[in-house]
Amino acid sequence: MSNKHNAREAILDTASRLFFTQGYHATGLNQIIKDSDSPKGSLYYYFPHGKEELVLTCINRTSEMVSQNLRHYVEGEDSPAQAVQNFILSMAREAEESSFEGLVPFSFWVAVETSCVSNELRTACQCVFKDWQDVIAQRLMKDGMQEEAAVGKATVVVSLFEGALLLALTCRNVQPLVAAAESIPAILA
Amino acid sequence: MSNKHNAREAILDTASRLFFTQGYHATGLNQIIKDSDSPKGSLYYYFPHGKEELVLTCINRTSEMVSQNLRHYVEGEDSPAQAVQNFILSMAREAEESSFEGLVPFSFWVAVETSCVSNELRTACQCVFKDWQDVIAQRLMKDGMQEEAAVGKATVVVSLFEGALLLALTCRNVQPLVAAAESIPAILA
DNA sequence: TTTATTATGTAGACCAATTGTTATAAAAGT
DNA sequence: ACTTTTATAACAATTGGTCTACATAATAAA
Repeated sequence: MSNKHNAREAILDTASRLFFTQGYHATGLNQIIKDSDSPKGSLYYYFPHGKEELVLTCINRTSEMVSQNLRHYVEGEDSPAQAVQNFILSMAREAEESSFEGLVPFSFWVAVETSCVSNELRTACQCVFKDWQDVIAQRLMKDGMQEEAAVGKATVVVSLFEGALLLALTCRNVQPLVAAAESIPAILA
Repeated sequence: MSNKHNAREAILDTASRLFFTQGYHATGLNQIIKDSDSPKGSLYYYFPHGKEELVLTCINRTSEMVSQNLRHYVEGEDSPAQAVQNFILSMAREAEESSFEGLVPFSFWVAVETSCVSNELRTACQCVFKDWQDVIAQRLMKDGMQEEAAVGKATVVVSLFEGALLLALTCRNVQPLVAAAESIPAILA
């Protein structure tokens, strides 16, 4: 699992990175196989349905990473507001360190792009957002918030986070993320 | 100006619609010229630098529309919170009426996509967000808010709005927009 | 007023390059 | 021997872009 090339994993890693930074249509299969040093034969061996199956796998794989990471913050000792703030600020830190090229896999603007490709992809992207919201909503409810309010606030948090990422990536500046983090307490109050 | 075909305007209208719903790379020039009933010769006559010049024109054109529409709401009689709420809810209404295909030109996720294409495009997209924020920040300052706070809150509002659009488009559901509107008073307080 | 001349657009065939995809055969690993 | 994986070559389709021929309209010269 270490020194062997392991084409499948290499392809998935590279494809995820490229899809989530450049976009679905902007990323060609040729670039993926070249960047991952994997042969094209392997790509269609592991993903017989081609590009769409590949991006679907990337999305699902990413979805789990996202849930896990978010849970790490939200299910800790801190208050919900503190936890979400820390999560967003850790993204801002990561963004700066990687010169706005490593926000993968949290900038999910590619969801809208792939939603136009097929219904299967749209459903998968919906689930990602849903999982994300659930983690936050569950925590809010555990703190005594009514379900309806918790779901609403969780949606707002996810929307704000995604939007702030959108602006941060476009402007190459963490300010939107910092401002978003600062406004979290007011939102969750 | 009415019965004559006016290829330039037809191309811009169609291109804007397609770029902002499908994305930059997903929209081919052939589709644009077919949907707008304009010949390819005209496209390169009016936009000699091709696709990039075309999308740049679409973005700038849209930028002005956005500023104008937002100003209409924000510079009215209502309180800032009321104004922004009305603006977002009007988007939600428009989204439902058009079955989530007419959110153009407010869903600006295409900004991240085009930002990868060239620095010129990234700068243009930055300006769009900047204008948008300025309209809100100016209004907040007129109501007595400190500049620093006003700019921060304006950024949050724009981020939240863009993120809510992202979720709404992906889930084909206005709930994120409604939830965003509801949280505006708490954010601007 | 008629005739030339020059812009202004239109129309679409055509191009090289690249897209995603398939087929087939050679290896490698067990 | 047999499955798994790799390595290419070729595929049709489409991409953004170029090119030339053509029509129309405006202006100038006769």
